Amino acid sequence: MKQANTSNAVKNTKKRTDRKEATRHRILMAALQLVDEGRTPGELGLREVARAAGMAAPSIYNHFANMDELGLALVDECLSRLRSTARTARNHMANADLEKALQVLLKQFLQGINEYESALRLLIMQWFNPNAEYRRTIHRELSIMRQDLAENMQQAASEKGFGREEFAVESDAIFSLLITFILNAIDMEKSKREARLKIIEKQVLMIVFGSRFLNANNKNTT
Amino acid sequence: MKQANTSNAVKNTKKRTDRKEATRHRILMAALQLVDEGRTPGELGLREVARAAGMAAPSIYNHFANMDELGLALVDECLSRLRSTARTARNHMANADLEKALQVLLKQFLQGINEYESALRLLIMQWFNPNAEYRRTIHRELSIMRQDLAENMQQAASEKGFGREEFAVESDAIFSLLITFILNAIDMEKSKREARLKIIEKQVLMIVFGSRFLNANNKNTT
DNA sequence: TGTACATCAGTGAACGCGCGTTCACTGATGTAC
DNA sequence: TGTACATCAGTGAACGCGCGTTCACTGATGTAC
Repeated sequence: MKQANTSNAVKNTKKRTDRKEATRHRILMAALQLVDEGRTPGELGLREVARAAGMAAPSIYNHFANMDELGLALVDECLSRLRSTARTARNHMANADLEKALQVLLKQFLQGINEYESALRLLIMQWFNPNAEYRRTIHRELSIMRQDLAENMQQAASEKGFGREEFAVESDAIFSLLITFILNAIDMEKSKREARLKIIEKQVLMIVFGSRFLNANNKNTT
Repeated sequence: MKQANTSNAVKNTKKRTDRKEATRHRILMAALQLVDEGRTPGELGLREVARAAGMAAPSIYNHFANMDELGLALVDECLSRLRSTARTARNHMANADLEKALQVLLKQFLQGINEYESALRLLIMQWFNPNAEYRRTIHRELSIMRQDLAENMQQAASEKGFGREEFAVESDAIFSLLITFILNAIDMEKSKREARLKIIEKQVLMIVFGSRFLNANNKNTT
């Protein structure tokens, strides 16, 4: 029965580590909840998080070596949420005519912002955390998202029969517009956001047409 | 001799308030110096600033009601520095052909960033300070700068014989590019900044040409 | 001008507070035989 | 299966620390007459 014993042992061990993992998750969720209720990431204290998670303060140390590790885990959590929604959104691209597609895309973008507002608030406020590790993590992720956007545009364009042009610069500009939109949106009533989005829409079009114009000109001169 | 006495009194009083003002300024300079040396605005403690300014900690309270007031005064100081350089830079606009003018302008922009790096670091890190007062102040100033840029472009364009088009949307887009450039530049070696600036240059051109294209199209359809 | 008084920038010592973290301990859960 | 032992998530109490701020006081500077 050694076999059975071992499998039992494995199963039981899994139960314990599972519970531990669940508790860790509960801590993170409690912290996010606090941010959602208006607390600032930098204001989150060990005890406050522990209380919100329904446990004694020192218990946190069974899951995170120190507060910075908790903070970084929170950032990771937020980033992965955004990542997953960004991934699903990309599939809706590349239909209909440009302006219509853009409208739909930006609308989804705004929905995403409204839905993940607290995650975004957290990321923005940690973007320039004194601890450089935060900055690096967020910076890295931003680069990835930037690149993703470029690839998506590249792909969408090639499906429509456009050539192998450089989309990096163009999509990078659009990305900048989206970033500043988010920065501005954070302290903005939701109704104002829609109006602001209309402006972004025009600006994206400017970039798209301007990019075509420049590319065409370059071809002529070379 | 009442006359003389009074004028003396005024003169002497002025001396005292002058010294006070000077001390206040010394405190702010000491704090900025610390930021320049790599400290984070949020890390600046009362005692640390006092020590750097060469005075006892409680003396600070003769000049600022509390730490937030000091922090906000620092933000104001940084903002007014940027404002004044932005004002002088604007006079150099509106010469030569577009692309040349843009190159010169962006070069100045980069110089400004390198020169006022610590002020920018401070402002960025306070942009999303938990205390909303900081956010409001910086937001307000950003709006003013945005509008300034729009007016400058408007003026430059009208001098070149362009019409009364809407420059708000276009300049707003350019402003967004500049903002994200600054955000990215903060954690970037100076050599990389120049390369990045080249990209911004192209992107600004995209916006300019794209804007012309859209405006022309609108005229045709209306 | 000289004197008596008021102002007030600056100080040293002390305050309470909440922070992150450590520690010895508990008790339920898992492991070995 | 039962028993003896090991692990380890969770706890209550306590730690030192540095923070912003208060307070009574000093002494130079300014004011009034």
